[in-house]
Amino acid sequence: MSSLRDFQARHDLSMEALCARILERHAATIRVKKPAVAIANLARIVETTLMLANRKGFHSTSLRDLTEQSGLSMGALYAYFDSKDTLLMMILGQVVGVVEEVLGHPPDGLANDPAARLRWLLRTHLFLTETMHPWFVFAYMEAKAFPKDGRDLAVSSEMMTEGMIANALADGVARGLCAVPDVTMAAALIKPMLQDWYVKRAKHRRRGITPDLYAEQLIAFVEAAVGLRRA
Amino acid sequence: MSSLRDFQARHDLSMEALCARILERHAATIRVKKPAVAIANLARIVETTLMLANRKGFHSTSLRDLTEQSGLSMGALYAYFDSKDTLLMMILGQVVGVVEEVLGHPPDGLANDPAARLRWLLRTHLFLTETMHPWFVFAYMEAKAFPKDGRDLAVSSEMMTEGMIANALADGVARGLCAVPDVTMAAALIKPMLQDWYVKRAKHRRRGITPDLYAEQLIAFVEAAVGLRRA
DNA sequence: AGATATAAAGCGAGCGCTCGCTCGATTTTT
DNA sequence: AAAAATCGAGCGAGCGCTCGCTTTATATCT
Repeated sequence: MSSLRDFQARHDLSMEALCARILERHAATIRVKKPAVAIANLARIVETTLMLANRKGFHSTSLRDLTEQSGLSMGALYAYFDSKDTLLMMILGQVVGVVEEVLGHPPDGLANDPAARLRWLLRTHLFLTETMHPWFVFAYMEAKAFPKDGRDLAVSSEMMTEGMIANALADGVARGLCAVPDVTMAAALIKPMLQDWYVKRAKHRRRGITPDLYAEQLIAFVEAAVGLRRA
Repeated sequence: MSSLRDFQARHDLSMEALCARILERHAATIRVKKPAVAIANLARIVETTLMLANRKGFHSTSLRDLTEQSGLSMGALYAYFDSKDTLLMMILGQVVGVVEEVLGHPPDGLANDPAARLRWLLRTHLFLTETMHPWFVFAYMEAKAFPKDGRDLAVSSEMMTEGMIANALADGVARGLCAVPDVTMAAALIKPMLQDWYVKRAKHRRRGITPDLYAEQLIAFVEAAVGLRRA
């Protein structure tokens, strides 16, 4: 069974790789021409933003805090975004994009094995949020407070992953592998347990729970709940 | 089995009753002498604060917004709290207090019936958060961003309810009613499903899920997960 | 019962300050 | 020397909060 290390070896989710994607997406806004410079500074900006916002909230983080901690000046920051909200949307958009990319393409072998697909979904979601922890905490905590676009994006992303879980369950029911009275409801109950890993990670860490351990226990819990035999 | 209506008949959680308790707790700070006046205005202040803060965040809600929507002047507001943070702590403290009061005293008959006690805990938690929905959303969304006291209070309150769930599970295991590999972990998985009811209530409502329905489905899900036979 | 005195409650302009953001000057790279 | 990138003082708006003043409610005295 795949571990966190395997997952991280398969996907390049380094700050540089993620910021290269942000640069592509927002080329129209970013005024800096040389990609190498732009990516390096975006990395500094995003890293600092995530750190400060996760400590005291994005709204409470001022651009002066950001200049001090990142080492860039006010004017330099505004060569990368045209408003504070745009900075938020850059990060949020990247999170949503990665979720779609990583969770949207399960391995081919799982198409006819809903139980394995469910396990893969849960495990991959946990490993992804573990690897990009500050990004997901940011998206979860800030998405609601900001522009309508952002909220809609976050909601539709959540509905997508929830839908994939519901599909795996429905597939399992259709094949007689498990009995779930309402797959939509079951998926809606499973989602917050996935989110709890990154929202309350400090608590789980304090108890000595690693990502692999959490994955194993969550999968066992869910399989028992939906009446799937253990694999 | 007890319904939401039964729950609301047993506990007076009206805005007036809750604000009377806030007045008691903060008598030292509140400069208004006549309880009737103080309670009525506190109710206006708290109601408005919850509405605005849940719409756009507490930090983004200015005291000018609050004066406009509540009909009270700047000076009048400051007769009820001495800083914006104190206003936050008033609401947060009341939420924590009610949780302790309502969940901390299960009916006597349940002491020797862990399965029934677990059901009672889940159901009561859902009904409580349903009845005081804006209060709980506020506490959940804002607690992290504000003074250390507030965060500690919220964390310890969460640990308390989680502990009560874990106790019921441990009791069930000891009596051979169910098999749970790690009761702390199981309780940690159950808690976010409880919270999801109020954090994502709009989504559940859109799907036609009532509090009673959610309670029933959640209880079934949890009982299957921990291997408890249905009652 | 009406007039007066005192206390309680409410008012809102204005204070000092920080915010997001701009832009002409300056430095660095090509 | 031209182009690209960075700098940071300064702008107006909006923030939490104060305080001298007015209005309303209650107690006291003819």
